[in-house]
Amino acid sequence: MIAHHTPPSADLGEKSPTTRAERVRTRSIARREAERLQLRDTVLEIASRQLVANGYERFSLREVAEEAGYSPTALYRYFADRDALLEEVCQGYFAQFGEVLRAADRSATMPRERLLAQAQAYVQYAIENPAIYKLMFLERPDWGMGMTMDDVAADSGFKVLRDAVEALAAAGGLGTFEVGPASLILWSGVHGMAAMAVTMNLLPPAQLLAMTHAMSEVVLAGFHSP
Amino acid sequence: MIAHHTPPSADLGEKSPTTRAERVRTRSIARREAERLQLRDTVLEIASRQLVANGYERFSLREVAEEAGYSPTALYRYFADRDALLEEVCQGYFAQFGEVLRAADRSATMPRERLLAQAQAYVQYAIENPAIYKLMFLERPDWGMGMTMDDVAADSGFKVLRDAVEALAAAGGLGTFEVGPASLILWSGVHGMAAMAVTMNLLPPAQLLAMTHAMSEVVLAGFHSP
DNA sequence: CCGCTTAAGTTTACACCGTTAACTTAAAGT
DNA sequence: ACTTTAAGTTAACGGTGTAAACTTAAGCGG
Repeated sequence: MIAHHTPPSADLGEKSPTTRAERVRTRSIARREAERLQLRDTVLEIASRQLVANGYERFSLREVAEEAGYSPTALYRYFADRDALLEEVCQGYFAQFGEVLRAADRSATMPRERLLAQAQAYVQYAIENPAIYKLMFLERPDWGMGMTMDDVAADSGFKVLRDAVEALAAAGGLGTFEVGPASLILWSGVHGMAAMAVTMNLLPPAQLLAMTHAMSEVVLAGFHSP
Repeated sequence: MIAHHTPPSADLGEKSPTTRAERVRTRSIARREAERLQLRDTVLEIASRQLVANGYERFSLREVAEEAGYSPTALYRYFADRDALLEEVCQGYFAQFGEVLRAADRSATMPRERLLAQAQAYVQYAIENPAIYKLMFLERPDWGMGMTMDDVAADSGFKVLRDAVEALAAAGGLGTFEVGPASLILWSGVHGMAAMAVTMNLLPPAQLLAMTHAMSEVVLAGFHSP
């Protein structure tokens, strides 16, 4: 579902100054490492599914272990604790979410339309992945996005948004507003809509998206005015 | 801390066609009922404090019982389960929150200023009562506010907001917008800011309130435009 | 005053949860 | 062949919410 990192498997190519036993040994540890990583990934996948199905609160390590066919404590060889496992799942989704936003951004050229597309994609992602959005932005916002810095400045999660807002500013669409505050205002509106979408079902998805569009336009319109 | 309802204690006033034994009997049941309600209220108070201190997730029925001096299961005579207890606590805070918003609304006369004051008070309440706001609007939004209806129409929680927006509309401050969508857009922005305040600490309270003000003005400004 | 009923509260028990420590088992290294 | 090390299991601890059985006390009618 999500491509969890499968990083540098030790390069097994050279052969010249080694004996056969040595080659078999290096391959052996490489194979075991691969198995280890593969198991890690299947556990992450199971955890991912159960997280989507049950949500953060009811997510159970024991249940994951059961589905994976291990005793509960076996997972502790691969993850420090329940939250470490979930955090890793979460990071995968954060990457996916970022990609969705970036794709939406690329779907338009005018700064204004880029922002509208981003807002739409943002809320749509929240609607389609409520458990994930809740976990990422409401329950454990300390994971994934570098949210601990006191300014929204060099934030990776907001970079797409900021870039588009900067483009808008360059085109004179911000009035007297700075890029930072303008970005935060936009995000606040979208986040409010997304939070509403994932925690209560006030409106059906279609209307939710329509409201998101209307809100984005209102905010953008409100930027240039004394 | 919060006035939990202490409703109709059986009226104990009439005396004429009763014997002494009967009078003592009715008073006795009244007294026991009062004791019962009083105990209920102290439990609610303890639960309220622990909720504020620990948040929804770590709120423990057993811990409440311990502080109240009862065995865990004793509370089941007064509340159906953990969530019923918390829901009642929550309702008290919902009333308080509504009163705060109403007070803010009364602090100004112009519709525009009424809305700005409400937004400010809203986010400030969230900042000052993070655990409460989280519970009411993020974790258990199904309690307290009649959020299950598909339209924001006759909603008690939003009534203050809607009234002010209607006043603004009457003063011609909404452009072509309807009252419903405009209210939801405003609330979405404020809710987004509040959610950000209670789940992550991106900005210090003062800046958070400043951003709230700026956002409210942007949205209000954005309302009248083609 | 004496049984009977009923409410309040406690004890016990069950099924979960996350996590630690001790143990087993099998494979790798030397 | 012996030793070390990794993987995994079992047992256990303290915690949670909750249901059922039991105890205790008070109210009530005779």
